[in-house]
Amino acid sequence: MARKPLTKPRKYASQGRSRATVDALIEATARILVRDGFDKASTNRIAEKAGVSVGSLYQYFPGKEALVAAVMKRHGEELMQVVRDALAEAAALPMEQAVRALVVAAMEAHRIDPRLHRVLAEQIPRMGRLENTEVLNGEIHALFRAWLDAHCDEFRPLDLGLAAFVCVTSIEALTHTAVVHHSESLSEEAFGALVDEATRLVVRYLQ
Amino acid sequence: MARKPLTKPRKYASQGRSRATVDALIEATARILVRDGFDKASTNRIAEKAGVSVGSLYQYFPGKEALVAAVMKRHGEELMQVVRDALAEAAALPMEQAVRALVVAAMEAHRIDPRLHRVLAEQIPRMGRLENTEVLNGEIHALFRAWLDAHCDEFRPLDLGLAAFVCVTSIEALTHTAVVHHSESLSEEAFGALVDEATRLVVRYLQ
Amino acid sequence: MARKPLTKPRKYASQGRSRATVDALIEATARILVRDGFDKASTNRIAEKAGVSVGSLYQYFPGKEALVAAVMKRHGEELMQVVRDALAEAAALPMEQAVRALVVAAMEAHRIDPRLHRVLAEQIPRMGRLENTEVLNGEIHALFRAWLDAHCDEFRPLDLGLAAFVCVTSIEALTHTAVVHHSESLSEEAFGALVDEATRLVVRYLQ
Amino acid sequence: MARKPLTKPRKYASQGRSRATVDALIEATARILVRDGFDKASTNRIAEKAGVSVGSLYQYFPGKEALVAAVMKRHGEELMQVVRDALAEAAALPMEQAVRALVVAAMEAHRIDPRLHRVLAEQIPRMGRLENTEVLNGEIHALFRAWLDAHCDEFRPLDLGLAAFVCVTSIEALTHTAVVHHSESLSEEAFGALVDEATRLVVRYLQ
DNA sequence: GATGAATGAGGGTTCATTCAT
DNA sequence: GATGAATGAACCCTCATTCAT
Repeated sequence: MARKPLTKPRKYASQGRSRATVDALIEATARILVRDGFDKASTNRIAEKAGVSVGSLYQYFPGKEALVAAVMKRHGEELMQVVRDALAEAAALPMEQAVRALVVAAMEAHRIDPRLHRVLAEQIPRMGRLENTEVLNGEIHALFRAWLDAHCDEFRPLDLGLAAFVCVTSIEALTHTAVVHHSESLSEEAFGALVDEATRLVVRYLQ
Repeated sequence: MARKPLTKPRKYASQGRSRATVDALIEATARILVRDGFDKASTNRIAEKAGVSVGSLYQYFPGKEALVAAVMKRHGEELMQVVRDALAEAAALPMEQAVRALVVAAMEAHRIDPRLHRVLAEQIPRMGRLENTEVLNGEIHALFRAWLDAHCDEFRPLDLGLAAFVCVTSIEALTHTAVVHHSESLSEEAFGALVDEATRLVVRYLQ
Repeated sequence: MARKPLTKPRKYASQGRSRATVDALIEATARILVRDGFDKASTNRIAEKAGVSVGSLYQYFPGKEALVAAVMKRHGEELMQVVRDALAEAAALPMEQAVRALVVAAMEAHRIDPRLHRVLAEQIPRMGRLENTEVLNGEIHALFRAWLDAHCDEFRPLDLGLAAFVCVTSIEALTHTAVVHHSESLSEEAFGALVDEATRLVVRYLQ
Repeated sequence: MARKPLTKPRKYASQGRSRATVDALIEATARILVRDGFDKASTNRIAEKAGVSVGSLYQYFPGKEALVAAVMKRHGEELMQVVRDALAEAAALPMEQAVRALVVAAMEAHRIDPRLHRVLAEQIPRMGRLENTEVLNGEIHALFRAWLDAHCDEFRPLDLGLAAFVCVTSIEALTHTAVVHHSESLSEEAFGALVDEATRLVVRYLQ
């Protein structure tokens, strides 16, 4: 029996007061993560910022990691919604436009909250197997792979798994790096140019 | 007045014993980082593993961060050597082979010490602007850009900076993800296939 | 003004539901005390195990100590019943058989619930003068003394108080140590032999 | 690998400064144990009373229990010295005087520091197998048994182990209860009378 | 230079108790 | 009466860093 692999909330509070407390805690965690980084996000500080006592924090979360996991989950769901929508639209578009739509979606997903995204991305590896993150990642690969499969007659012969890995990883890296590390130095046009290039990268790779 | 922007060794020890102490400390840090992760790497532990007293540690490094920075620097230099060599060779090769050589070099660079690479990669962001890392990153971009420039007549018209960003970021992401996150599940053949794909990705993008 | 000398139930609940709640709480406390020890017996845990809310717990008991005191009282009453019965019987027996009956009774009293007895015995001192315990102890001494008094013509001249102290303390210690600390390593025969020895100890002392 | 069964000092400090710190900590622990009881003896409080930082406490002891164990060890050694000396003397005395000497020794042992003895006695059971205590207890039984063995021709036929248990347990209980629980209400004469009675109890039992 | 004992702020966590609903 | 969310003082413990020797 592992001593503390707990990254799940203790209660799935759904009634008013509880729910508000939980939300305040998650929100506070996200804010502190953004403002001060993971290391400064102590349970006491989070509780204080949430306007709640430490005791309440521990009533709902078994520790700091669970809070960060909750933030990740929340953020991940927002991300996935963007990505899912984009892939749904992409189904009906001609290939190049479809790819472009995906790239744009990836960019938008990163732009939902770039600072938070960054901190979370950096902490994921340190948090001992976040199933949630892996699930999302897996879902993206699966969705993209399905899209490839549906359009495979438009491409050269592909190893779908490998191609999905190459495309998803590249798009992710390009949009992530641009948004997370160069947001301040890039103009809107530069982002536009990057979308063009990323699209070309993927399209030509698949052809 | 910044409280702790100190990430540089206190002395550029070059005489025998000092140098040995410094090396032992860096080595111990690297080993603990790999074995136990950043959080478990306390200065006392590092000093002990290095066979040195904490006091001595602080004689050569202003703090824990400086030690990690030193490890990063050392690792970064090894990385850069591989990359530099590859780019030097690439200069004389026909384009596709050149790109392949670069991809292989990136893979090799990540494989020098994947566990260490991973820990360092994860810690970089937490360590307030490591000039060193950014310099190396900058050098890679510059080198690649120079290579692009030298071969620009073989490509379509390119924005060199943007193209370098796209290529370097993609190659980095693909090799990093493969080596750091999937080393255990990928066969040699799979790595070979990935090299092929990454090469194709870049070559077709540039044409 | 003493801060927490409260070891008495808040209500002498006698109506059905209340009484059931109180009983459930005492029972839960006893069980947790036995299973997990005093330190793990938190009020929340007790309430939960009793199938009651913490709030209700505090409606009937002013605090944790009061619960333990209630358990002690309940256990003490069971003990005393055994002892009283034995002394009542002993009145009619010839001296040696009477002593033996008392020793056996002491043994049985300790065996009612040895694990609980042990935990309680260990906790008594930490609970600031439990009148109850002292009362019981006093009663035992008084009863025994009365018995001595009634049979004093069969003994050498005695300081009754002192003799009662010596006998009661010795019998208590022998049976307590045997049952509480050596139950697992002693056979039934060994217990029988111990009864013989304790009886001899007391009889010869009194003669 | 048990997580915290550590009741041993971390370092057997013997040089000046360290030794002084360790002593101060043990002394402070003993004093707090006496003044406030086990539950109030927090590591921070002990450190403070010892005029030392918590950090230092943890440099030498892995936790509160180790400190208490150290106090027990120190106290136990004092006790044993008294008991050993008495038994050594007793070897040369006629039986009744020998028993009396032992009873007196037991009394003196309890009187070394009755308040401390009491707290320790109460805490022993809660501290998960204190080898030290059991060893001492075992030594006392062994010594007494050896004495019985050496004088067995003066007694009725005995099961030596059982007889040692009966005698040691009784003497211990009588002296312990008298000293620890009734010190304030008993005069010197009363103690003298008790010694007489305890001696008689044991002597007549053995004859 | 080297040593390592000492420091103490600060982090994680629990639990007896209260009180609005 | 009953509930259980909320509280927060108090605990245990770690570790970067200093400084007398």
